[in-house]
Amino acid sequence: MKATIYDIAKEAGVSIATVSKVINAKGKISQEKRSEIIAIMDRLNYQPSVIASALTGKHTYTLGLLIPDIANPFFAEVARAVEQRGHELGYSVIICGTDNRNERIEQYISVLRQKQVDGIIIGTGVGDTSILRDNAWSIPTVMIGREAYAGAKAHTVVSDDRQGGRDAAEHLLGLGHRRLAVVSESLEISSSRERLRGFRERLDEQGIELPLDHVRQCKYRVEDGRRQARELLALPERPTALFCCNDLLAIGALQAAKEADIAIPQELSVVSFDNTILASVTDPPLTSVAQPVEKLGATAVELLLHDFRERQSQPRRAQTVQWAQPQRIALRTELIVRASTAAPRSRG
Amino acid sequence: MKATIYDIAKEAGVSIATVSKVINAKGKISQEKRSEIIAIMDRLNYQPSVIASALTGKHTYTLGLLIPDIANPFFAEVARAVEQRGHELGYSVIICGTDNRNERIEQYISVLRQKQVDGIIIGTGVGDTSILRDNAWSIPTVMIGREAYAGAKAHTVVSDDRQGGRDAAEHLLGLGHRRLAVVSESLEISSSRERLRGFRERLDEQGIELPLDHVRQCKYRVEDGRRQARELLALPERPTALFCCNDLLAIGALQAAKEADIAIPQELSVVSFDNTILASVTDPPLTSVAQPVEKLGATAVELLLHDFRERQSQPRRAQTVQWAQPQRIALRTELIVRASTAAPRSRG
DNA sequence: CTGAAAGCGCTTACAG
DNA sequence: CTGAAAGCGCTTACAG
Repeated sequence: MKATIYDIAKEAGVSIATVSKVINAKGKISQEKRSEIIAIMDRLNYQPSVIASALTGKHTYTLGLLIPDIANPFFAEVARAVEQRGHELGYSVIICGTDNRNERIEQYISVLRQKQVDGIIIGTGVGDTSILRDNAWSIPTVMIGREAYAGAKAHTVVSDDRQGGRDAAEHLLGLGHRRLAVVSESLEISSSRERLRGFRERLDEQGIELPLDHVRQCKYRVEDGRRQARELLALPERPTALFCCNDLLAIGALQAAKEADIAIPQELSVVSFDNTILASVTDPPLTSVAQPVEKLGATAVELLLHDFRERQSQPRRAQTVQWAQPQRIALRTELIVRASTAAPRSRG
Repeated sequence: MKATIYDIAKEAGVSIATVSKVINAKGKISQEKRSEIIAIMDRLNYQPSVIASALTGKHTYTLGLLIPDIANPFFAEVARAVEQRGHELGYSVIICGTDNRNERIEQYISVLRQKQVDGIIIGTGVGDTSILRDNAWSIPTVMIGREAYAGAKAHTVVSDDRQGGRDAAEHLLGLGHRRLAVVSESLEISSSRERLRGFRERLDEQGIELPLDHVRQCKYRVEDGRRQARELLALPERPTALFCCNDLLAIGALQAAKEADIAIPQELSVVSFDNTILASVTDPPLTSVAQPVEKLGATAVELLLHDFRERQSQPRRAQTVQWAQPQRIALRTELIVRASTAAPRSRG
């Protein structure tokens, strides 16, 4: 059987309290005893049970990560970043693929509660905000890539989507484009809204119009992007540039252009968002607004840890849990220019 | 404070044993009491603590998944499949990105042990097999996409890589190719070895030669594939078809061909392996041998669960844990034909 | 059908 | 510097 703290204590001729203290580097233990106990733990290949220690009210050293789809390259990268930083800081992460379905989100949050995770990172859309609002569970939470809902006691880490949208517009305007269109994921998602807002804002400043029917909303898949782009490219006054709110949609646009025999970037420029591995792999490779995924994930984890510390310093059985002031952090994006954008071909 | 089993018991005027029984649907409880207790649990929003119940020797309902890189599309898909099937069956999964580094693998396995996961799924290369061999931890384990090491008490679920290799060869031969080359990940990885073996086997049967210098080994990244392909394409008797052992390498090959101004598929055919989202997104889209990822993941989870059951039926404190007979399951691959392959252009 | 009691492997005041 | 004891929230024989 696996060695327990009792085995170690007996072997060392001390109490389990003493062993516990050396495990946690707490209290004062004579150097002599300490090293002896450590030697014994090594010899017996002792690993303290996280389960037992969690039951005593300590941490589980486990985080929950809710994302719509792990196989979506963007979220896969987010997951990697979170997992990596978590591991560095001693935390494991449980992944939860929600498919953006409310019932799944509820299930997962309930499971995470039962498993007493120390914190939750939410990168998924939450339609019914009440799930989060009545945060009766009081598990530290941070939203990643999405805005927290009004009243939610959660931190937020996002990319500066608005600035990203502005940069995309700036790039296209700089190349000389004037007839622009947008393919976006649902505008109910805060990040999409912000990207569009920034984009439009910059156009406005230049007095360039973005007609309503030049802004298309759809789901996030390649197929959706293709369909919308196809329609946009069939417009009488065909746009010379497309801003797609994520790489998947941009790929759809590339495909639609190919079908219609429209050369990229000569006849159509495409700017994308996210800069996942996909952007570098298409032909031509996509100019894309890069999100600082690495930093996004790391920051989310760090905000959570910060919360834990705040709480630890509070009386154990406090009636009301004091929350750290919810923070909101927006990280700079970066425009990566590749071959899908160029000056518009002068007509005539 | 969160409700505990004591709160429920008190409220219902019964013992905690009774409550425990209704939670676990064990023993006989009068219908009346049962519904009353359930009502109270609902009202108090009671969620049993997985931690506490795990400490009593039950399951943690958590699985560990070791993969080299979550952001690699293939492994992202594996992770999704595992997570999905796990969730259906009531298990959460902790992801561990090992980067194929032995020290990380050891760390992770140690953490998973401390957290008492019910099972481990290993999709990562394990250089030093001793980590697995002295499976002192005796956690049910299944290898996914990799062969178990001799003596390891682990199940195995793989794609039928050899047949996949054969199919790739068959396709190319059928199109009329005779000068073939291979870009593969390290042949120390069992799956790469098998793919190559199947490929070569089929060529042999047709009396077609595959010269040694036409088989290149490298890492798994796009950049690596590009470099190897570049060399192959510079060979005096340039091959008319390339078999790349994964999508990333194939993308590298596409890029190398483009650089060298070699048209695909007219002047060079490329067959890939894995059929991740990447294969459908390149230009031209890649003909690729699809692994049944969904099934792969689901099967891995199911093998694990099967193990749990076997064990449960054993006396609690048995000195030696009886293992279920290690199983090995190979799943059929499927060749997906896209636009990167065609008959070789007749020369002259 | 129901409950009292021991035990899972730890941590944490509290005494000494 | 060290230890006895209570407690974390459950489950499981065992008795009734």
